[in-house]
Amino acid sequence: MKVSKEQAGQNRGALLEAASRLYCEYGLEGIGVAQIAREAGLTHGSLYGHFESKDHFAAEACEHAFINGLCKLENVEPGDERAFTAFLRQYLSERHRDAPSNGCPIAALGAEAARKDGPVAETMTRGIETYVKLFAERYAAADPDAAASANRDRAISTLSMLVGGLVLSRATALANARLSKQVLSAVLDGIDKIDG
Amino acid sequence: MKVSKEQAGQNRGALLEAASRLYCEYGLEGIGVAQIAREAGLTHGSLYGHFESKDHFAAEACEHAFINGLCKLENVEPGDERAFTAFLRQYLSERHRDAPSNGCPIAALGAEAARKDGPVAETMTRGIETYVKLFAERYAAADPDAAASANRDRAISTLSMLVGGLVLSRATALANARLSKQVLSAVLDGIDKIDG
DNA sequence: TGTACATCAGTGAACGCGCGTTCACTGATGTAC
DNA sequence: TGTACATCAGTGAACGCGCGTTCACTGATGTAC
Repeated sequence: MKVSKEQAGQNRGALLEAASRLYCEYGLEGIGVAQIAREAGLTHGSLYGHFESKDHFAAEACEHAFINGLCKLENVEPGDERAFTAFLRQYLSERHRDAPSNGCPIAALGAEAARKDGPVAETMTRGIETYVKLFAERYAAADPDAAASANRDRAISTLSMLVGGLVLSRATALANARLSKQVLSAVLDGIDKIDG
Repeated sequence: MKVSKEQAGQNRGALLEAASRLYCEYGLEGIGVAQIAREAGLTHGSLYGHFESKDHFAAEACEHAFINGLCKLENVEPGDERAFTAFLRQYLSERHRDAPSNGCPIAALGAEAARKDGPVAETMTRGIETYVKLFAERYAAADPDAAASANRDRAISTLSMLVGGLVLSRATALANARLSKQVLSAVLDGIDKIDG
């Protein structure tokens, strides 16, 4: 049955919300549209009224995950060392490692997105660009004399360590808990060293 | 029909060979056992004579991918700076980025393996441990006075940057070729900075 | 404000398809005599 | 060395299942009068 425009908008949002969580937790190929719709309190048929295809839906869900993840970071004023450090600690925490559903979509879905060539890959690329830019701005504010390209390179190195570290920590969490924790702390120290 | 024991062994090897390539290229959930068996010149039924289940098969395929990938690295004598640098350059090359099927299984499958809890996760963990140890040994040989824990931490940081950098570079390759290349060079520079 | 009705968001059965896995069968291998 | 036959690696049809997608239908919304 038809629902109000407001309700329809909320339903659309609920679909994206559920999808961004479930995709980050189970992977783009690890969960189906029917289960996502059920989680959002709808049936799978309704999904195709809001989105063109699973791929377009997944791309928007991915964007949703980026926006959620960046909420934490966007509040970080460029040059606010304390808040930036807090973000790094949060990123490399056991909490983030154990809750991919609310976490960074690059670490959760980056490798899978790299195998796609549609809207998901584009959204992932834009998300990565955003992170790099935010990091570089922060470096620029901390050291106004540094070259822009050097800041960008540092931003890329830092983001690579964060993403790689989280992937390694998650991959080893079950079979070698000690190594998994060590990855988190070693990478945090490693970034401190680059960032001075 | 029955085949000779030697032929059966070769068939088993061909299955693992095909699987390690196809899994790294398409992901653990992106390719089916039937296609893998076909690529190896067999039918899917024969697979269950050699392996207990898809998960056990995937784990052995993953191990195969590690062994292949490590061939390049194991020849690196601890302390041989030139060979180690060559390995880093190879890891962060466009060639490696564009050919995941013959490449590092951590970058290709790490995030997916982190969602599993069976033999695949265990094999991935052991592979990561091996990389960390090899890197740490190399640091120990280069600077005999350095503390073992510091070497291990550096090894973890370096591996995180490699894996994260490759994931970022692959994820951005299609939609932003310039950024994708920049990731490779920035991470290579970043590692040079840590490694002094 | 009240009524009649067109609109359209959501439903759920149905589609073809590929998945992992099983198993009766085939026929070459390799052993026993 | 030659023959008879048990073994067993590989085959391919069949299984139930979940996937993404479609579409005739439902019935509340919201508009026109």
